[in-house]
Amino acid sequence: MLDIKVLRERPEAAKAGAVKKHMPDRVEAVDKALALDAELREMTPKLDAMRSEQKAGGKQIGKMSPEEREAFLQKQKQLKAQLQGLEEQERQLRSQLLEQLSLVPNIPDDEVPAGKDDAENEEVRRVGEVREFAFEPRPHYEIGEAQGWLDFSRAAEMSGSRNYILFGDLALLHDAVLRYAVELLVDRGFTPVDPPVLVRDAAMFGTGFFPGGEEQTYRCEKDGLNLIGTSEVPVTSLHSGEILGEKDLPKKYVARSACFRREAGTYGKDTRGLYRVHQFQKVEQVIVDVADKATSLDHHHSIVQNAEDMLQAFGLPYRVVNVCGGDLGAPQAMKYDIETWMPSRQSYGETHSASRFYDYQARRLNLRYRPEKGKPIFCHTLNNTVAASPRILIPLIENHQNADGTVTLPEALRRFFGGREVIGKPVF
RNA sequence: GGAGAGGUGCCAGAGUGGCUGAAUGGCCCGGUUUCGAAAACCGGUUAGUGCGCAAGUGCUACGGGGGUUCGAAUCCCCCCCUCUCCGCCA
Repeated sequence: MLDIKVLRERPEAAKAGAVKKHMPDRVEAVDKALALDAELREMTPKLDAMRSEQKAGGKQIGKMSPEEREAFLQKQKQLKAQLQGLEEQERQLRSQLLEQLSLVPNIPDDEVPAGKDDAENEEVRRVGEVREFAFEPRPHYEIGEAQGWLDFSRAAEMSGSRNYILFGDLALLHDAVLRYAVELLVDRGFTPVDPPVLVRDAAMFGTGFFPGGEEQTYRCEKDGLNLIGTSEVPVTSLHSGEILGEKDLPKKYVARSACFRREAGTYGKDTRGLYRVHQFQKVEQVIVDVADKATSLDHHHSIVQNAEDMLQAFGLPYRVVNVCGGDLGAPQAMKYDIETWMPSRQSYGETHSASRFYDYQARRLNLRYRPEKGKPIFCHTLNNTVAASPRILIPLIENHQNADGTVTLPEALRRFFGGREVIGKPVF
């Protein structure tokens, strides 16, 4: 959520932000919020004065003679009736204001490129050589099924489309990657977290997924709980409502959790293989930071670097893109995606997503810290994927496949396999 | 799932209709004292928001939301959370 002061001072910037994000329906929320705000600001002093009068009157009443009191009570009752009406109005205005204000997207930074969708994301850098195969490389699902590592048909039978079952060495690889990711971040001073995967609406709202992301979310209506699509939700919400000490910041967390996404509206998109699935495991890095833009930028780059270091350790070619306005979510101010080379797609596919929010989430979460001197202020928040699996298994299998269908493990992962260098049997 | 207890400021903990934005103690900050320190003593110390150059001052908030009342931390209703006992269970 933006500070209402930002809307008052720079309404055009807020509207331009919504336009840049290709959210035309949210542009009007700016004007609506401002109108409600103006109405509230006009009525508040009047209300305050009335309440003040009523309170003062109430205090005198005990000292009055019975006759005086009778007349006075009549007056107070009138005042009260007026007040009740106005207070009801005030309540409505406040909740409407909150509703509109929470629809206003975060303002994208100037460095965010213009564009409609991911096709217009801007490449920042490319790292690693794309391998030239001496044979025709196979897609991961062909290798996986031939090896007995992957079963989509039984998964579909049990759980519907976009589900999968991992077996054997691929199940081990899945776990190895996640463990590697956690260990890497713990080494770098991040606190490991195993968070809830079921959360209340408040956490979804606070991190900016609601309103807007309801269709993407599995919901347990009976309990009013939502299955998280990323542990960003519970981990960023961890200190919601708190006032942290400045010396406790930044808080750096690395969480591993299951993630669930309905993938509504993606019928026919990425239907084969492990790319787009309803359930996956993800290791996520989250930083709760001081409210300083330079620090935010700095930490943003460092969490991108963490992910890059892992990809390099896995010997995977990738590129970093600066996500364009239209591909940015409402809460983000700027986002880098990392896309890893996937031979079966003949392209780089998104494997990581690193966002910075400034205080947009913190404001919704009421997440503050007390600076050395002065009033509490809203924190900045940041997050990035470290590893999302099984998606990351696609480049791992496909880039490191051999002609006979076996897969050579990158050095960094061999320790999880008792030193083995290759997984799978010759199947082709 | 059943029964009960409770949620007050940074922390502990009073407060059961007006004099309480909130006793008392602790933490922290400033000062007095001291060669210095500790102790002691004095003072300050919740957040949000409006007005004001400022000093200051109005309003709101005692888990959240409604209600009763001239007046609510205190009474009523709904929700959330914590704890105890019983039952069930990974």
